[in-house]
Amino acid sequence: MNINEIAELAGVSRATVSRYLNNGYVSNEKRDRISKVIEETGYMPSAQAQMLRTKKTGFIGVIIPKINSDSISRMVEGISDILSDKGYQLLLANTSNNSKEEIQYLKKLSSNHVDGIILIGTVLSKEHYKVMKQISVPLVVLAQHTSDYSCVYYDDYGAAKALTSEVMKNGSRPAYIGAVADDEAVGQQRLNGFLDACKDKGIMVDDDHCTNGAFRIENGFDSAEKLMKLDPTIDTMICATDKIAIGAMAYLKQAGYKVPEDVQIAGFGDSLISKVCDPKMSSIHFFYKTSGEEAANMLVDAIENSQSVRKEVKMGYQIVKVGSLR
Amino acid sequence: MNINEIAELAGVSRATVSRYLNNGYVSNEKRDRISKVIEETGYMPSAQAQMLRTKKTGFIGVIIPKINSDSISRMVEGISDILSDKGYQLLLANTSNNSKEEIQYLKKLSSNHVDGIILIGTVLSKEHYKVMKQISVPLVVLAQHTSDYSCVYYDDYGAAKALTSEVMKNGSRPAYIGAVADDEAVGQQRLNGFLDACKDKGIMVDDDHCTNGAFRIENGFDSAEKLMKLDPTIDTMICATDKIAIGAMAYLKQAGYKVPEDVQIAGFGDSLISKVCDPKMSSIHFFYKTSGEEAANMLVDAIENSQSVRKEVKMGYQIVKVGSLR
DNA sequence: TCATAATATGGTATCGATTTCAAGAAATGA
DNA sequence: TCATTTCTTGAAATCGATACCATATTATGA
Repeated sequence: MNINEIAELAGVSRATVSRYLNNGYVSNEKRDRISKVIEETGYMPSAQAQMLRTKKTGFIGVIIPKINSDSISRMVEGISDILSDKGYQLLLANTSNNSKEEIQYLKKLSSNHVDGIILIGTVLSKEHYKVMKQISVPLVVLAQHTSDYSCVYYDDYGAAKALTSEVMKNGSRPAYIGAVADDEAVGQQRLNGFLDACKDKGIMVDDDHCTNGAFRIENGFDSAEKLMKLDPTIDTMICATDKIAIGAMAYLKQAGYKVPEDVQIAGFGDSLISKVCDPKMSSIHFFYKTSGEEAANMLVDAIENSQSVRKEVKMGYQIVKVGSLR
Repeated sequence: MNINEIAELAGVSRATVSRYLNNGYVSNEKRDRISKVIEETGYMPSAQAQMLRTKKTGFIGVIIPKINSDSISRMVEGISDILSDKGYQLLLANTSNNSKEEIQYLKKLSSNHVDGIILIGTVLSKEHYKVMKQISVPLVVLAQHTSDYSCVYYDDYGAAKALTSEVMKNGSRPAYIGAVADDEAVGQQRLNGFLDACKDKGIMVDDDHCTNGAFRIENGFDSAEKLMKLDPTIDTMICATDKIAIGAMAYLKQAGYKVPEDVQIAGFGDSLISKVCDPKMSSIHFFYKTSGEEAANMLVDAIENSQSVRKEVKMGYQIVKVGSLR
C-alpha cells in the first residue's frame, strides 16, 4: 500500500492524497473519498519516504553510559515522557561506559538518523568536543556542565558541600570515597564540595583519605576497608554514590563497626537502596526525572524553534537526612 | 553531501560509489579515488534513502512497560548488547504500564519504522493479539509466555513452587502478597506455584490470605498490614516481587514483628534491594539480562533467516536463600 | 584460439512520499 | 461587471540512495 494506490482507489492524484495527509487544500468531497479508502486499506504512509523528503526523522538519539542504573533510568523516564508527548521517538544508545562507543554513536546518530541528541554525560574528553563540534543537529548535554552546549546539570558541588557540612556537625575525622576522577560532576565537583565544607570547618583532609574507584558496590567495600586500616579513627564517610555507600556500610558492619555510632555514612542519589538498608542512609536527592524532562524540552525547543538560544540549567537538590547520621 | 557529489568529485558514476559502499565490483584505482573523496568530505550515506530503497531500517523496536525497573533495565541491557553487536539500533518505547499506549506503539512501530519488535509483556489482552496479528515484522515476546509468537519467559510457576517449598520447611501459616492479577506470569503463575507448594504440604490457603496490588513498595506495606490484622498467626509471606517484599518487611518491623523469627519473608527478582535490606531477603534469581540477549538473538534470527521457526524459551531460576528465612 | 566466466562501469528506473508550479473554479469586493 | 483573492487540482520534479540491465574489458580454461 502506497500513496499511489490510495490515490487511484480514491480517484484523485497522489498530490491530493499528500495534501489530505498534511492538511492542505482538499475539497470535502475528495476528503471523504480519501479518508474512506485509507480507513478500508489501513494505509500508513512510509516513514522512510517522508523522512527522505522532509528531512525530519522524528527521532531523538539518547546516549547513555549504562541502562541499569537508578539515576539514569529516571532521567530516561523523564526524557521519554516528554518526547512521546511531543511526537518524537526515543532512539537509545547504550555505551556501557565505553568512551569509544560514545563517540561512535555521536558520529553515527548525528550524521543521519536523528533530529537531535541528548547526551547523558560522564567524561567529556577533547575528542568528545571535536566530534560534537561537527554535529549538525541540536545537542543537549545532561548530567554534566559544559559551556559549549545547552546543558542540564546538578549542583553537585553545592550538594556535596551542604551534605558534608550537615554531616560534620557530628564528626571530626572525615574521609571521602569517590568515583571516577575524570567525571567532572561526580568525580570532581562532589569531591571539591566535600573538601571545601571540611576546610570551612577548619579540617584539612589528607589526600589518602580521599579514594577513587568505579561506580560499584565493591568500590565502597574495598575503599572503606582500605581507609579504616589506614586510619581507624575515621568517623565519617561521604561516598560519591549510594551504591558506593552501601558497599562501605557493608564493610563497616562486617568489620564490627557500628553505623552511625562509630562511623556515619552518607551517599548521593536518594535511591531506593538508601532507604531500605539498615540504618537508612542519608543522601542527596537529585531531581533526575525532572532534569530529563527539562533536557527533552530544551532539545525539542532547539529543534523546532530556530532562534532558540543556548541555555544552562543547574538543578537544585535536597538533603535527605536519616538514620546513617548521628 | 550526497552520493552524486561524491561520484562527481571522484570522477565516477554514482552507481560505482554505491557499489563501493556495498562491496560490489570496483577497480582498485576507483576504489582509492572514492575512498579519498569520502575521507575528505566526511560523507555519510543518507540512512533515510537507504531505508527507502532497501526496506531495511536497522531499527528494532523495544516496547517496555516501564524503564525505571531493575528487572526491565536488565533485560534491556541484554537486548542492547546483542543488537548493537549485530548492527541494529534500539528504538525504545516506554508505555508507563499503559495498555493503550502499548497497542499504539505496536501499531506505529510495525507499520513502518522497524525491522522487528521485542515486546516486554505484562498483560496480553485480546486486543493485543488482534493488533499483533496484523504486524508484518517479526515479533518476540519477552517475560511472558504466548503460543502465537516466539517468546522468552521465566519459569515463574516452578520458581514460586520451589521457593515456597523451601520456605515452608520452617513455616506453617503462609500468606501471599501478589501483584497485578491480569499479569499471567507474575500475577498468576507465581500465585499458582505458591498455592501448589502449600497444597503439597497439605496446607490449604484461604483466598483472603492472598492479596493483589501494584508493583510497588506501598502495596507490600499495606497488604502486610491487612494480612497481619486479619490473621496474626501468619508466619510466612511470599511476595510477588522484591519491592513488594521490602514494603512488607518495613511494615512488619514497624509493627514490632521480628524477621525472620516471627514472620519470614521472600520475594522475587534477586534485586539489589533484596541484598542490602536487613535481614537480607531470600529471593529468586531470574536471568534477566541473559533473557534479553536470548530474545534479541531470536529476533535477529527471525529477521535475517527466512526459514526461522517460532520458538519458546523457558528460562530457569535460582533460589537465593539468605537471612529472611529461618 | 575461441567460448565462457569474472570483473568493472555507467545509465536508468525505482523506492514512496512532499513540494513547486501552473492553471482552472469559486468567492469576494469595489 | 471585472479584477483580485482564495480554493482546488494534477503533472512533474525532487529527496538520496540501490538494483537491474546493457555493455566493455579482462581472465580462465578446454
